[in-house]
Amino acid sequence: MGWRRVTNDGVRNVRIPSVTVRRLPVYLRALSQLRQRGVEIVSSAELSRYTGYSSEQIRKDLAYFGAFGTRGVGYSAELLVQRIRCILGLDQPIAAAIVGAGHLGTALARYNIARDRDIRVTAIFDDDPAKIGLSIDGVRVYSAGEMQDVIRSRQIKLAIVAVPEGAAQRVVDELVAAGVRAVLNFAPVNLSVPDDVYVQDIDLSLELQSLAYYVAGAANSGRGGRHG
Amino acid sequence: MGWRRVTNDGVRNVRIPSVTVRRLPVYLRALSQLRQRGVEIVSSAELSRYTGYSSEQIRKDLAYFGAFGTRGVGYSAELLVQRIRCILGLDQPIAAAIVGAGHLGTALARYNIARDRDIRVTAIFDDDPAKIGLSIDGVRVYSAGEMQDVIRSRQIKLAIVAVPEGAAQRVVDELVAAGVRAVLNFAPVNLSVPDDVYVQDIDLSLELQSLAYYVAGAANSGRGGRHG
DNA sequence: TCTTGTGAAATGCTTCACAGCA
DNA sequence: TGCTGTGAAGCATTTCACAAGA
Repeated sequence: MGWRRVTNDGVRNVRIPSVTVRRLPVYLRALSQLRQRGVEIVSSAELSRYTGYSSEQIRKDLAYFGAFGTRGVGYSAELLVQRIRCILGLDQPIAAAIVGAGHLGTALARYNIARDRDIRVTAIFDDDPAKIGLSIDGVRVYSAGEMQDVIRSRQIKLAIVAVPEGAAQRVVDELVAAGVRAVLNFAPVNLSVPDDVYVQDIDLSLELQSLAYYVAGAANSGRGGRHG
Repeated sequence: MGWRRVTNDGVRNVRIPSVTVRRLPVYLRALSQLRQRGVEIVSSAELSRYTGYSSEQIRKDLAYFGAFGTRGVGYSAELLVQRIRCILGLDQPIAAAIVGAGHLGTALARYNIARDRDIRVTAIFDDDPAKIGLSIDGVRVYSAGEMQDVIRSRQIKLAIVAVPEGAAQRVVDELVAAGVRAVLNFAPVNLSVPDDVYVQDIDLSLELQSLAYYVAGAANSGRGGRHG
């Protein structure tokens, strides 16, 4: 499925499976926990325990970007964090926008702002006049009409779409026109975007419905539940 | 990765890829849209247009459960909806619980209740005394102490975990002890559960961080953004 | 001796290509 | 003729097994 050439950090020139990219933040979190406990050198076996991924897989994922471990010893936790943050582009702050200040959009704003230091939500957009001008945890809600200007002037490249399904495609078209490159989409629709824009869908209804399958088939040989 | 034997609806006795299970709700949604437009017979090509999946893939997914199309014609939309709903266990109502009545839990409660007829949230749990006894869109918030009793007595098998990371493992242990079989987990931790319990993680920080990769690598040959 | 890094094998999933049937 | 259903082929990803090296 998804691939991407590594040119970013110049280590190699191979294509990276998208599944690997999706695991990198998991490693980052495990490393941060380990470092808080004073760990400085970490093995792939230790990371495996923290993440649930196999040690071989972890080594293979990391090796895509170069050899930054020491044989017989392990990885420097600090170096590894630096490298992964660099690979993901988290070494410089990223501005994001949320479109839709309903229940979900508001919850996401508060949630994100509390958690993420690297990715900051700096603007929220909504078309409800009653909400425009409000501040959600210090971030201002702008009108839909201001969206393109604000996105462009702040060079926001990452957007979270939490609008009703009927509005989503129009919103995404505007976002893309204003320069957004990656979208986290909560609207239950199949958005169409240019090839060079990346959309990650999170569809809560679909997730719940597929879980129903596993509820019903209780007697079966299902996999234990890690990282579905 | 994940497999599951079909015994549910008795059509066959093959193992179903978990990716197929995750696509079934997408087909359901497309079918519902098509039926609203008066479509009664639908081809895999038409479903492909609505879902973004290839027609071969759709045919293969459906064929896992038996042959319910007609060669040269297509699938009966009504029959297909019935069959998929049955396969997923959505032919009878499913009671779900939300644990955690913070911003996210509350947003999920309102979101779910608005959207999903088959899967109904019938209880919310929280340990904040100020919230206990409240009603969120008509669903009562119970204390953490009542959780196991309520889950057991209502035979709730599906739970949504939206508690802080420090509480998540304890909550899940309790849920599993009370009979929950499938969990949608929003807490940023690697939960451990018995093999016969299914956990689907949705981790907003991780999603955002992996999106950062695609924002940075803007000049590259990324895949177009469907169904990442 | 220990753990990384990595070809090779195995597995899982998708796409191809076409037989089968209305 | 047209569209489903399905083996076979082709990819993508994971796991195995072990050489390399501190």
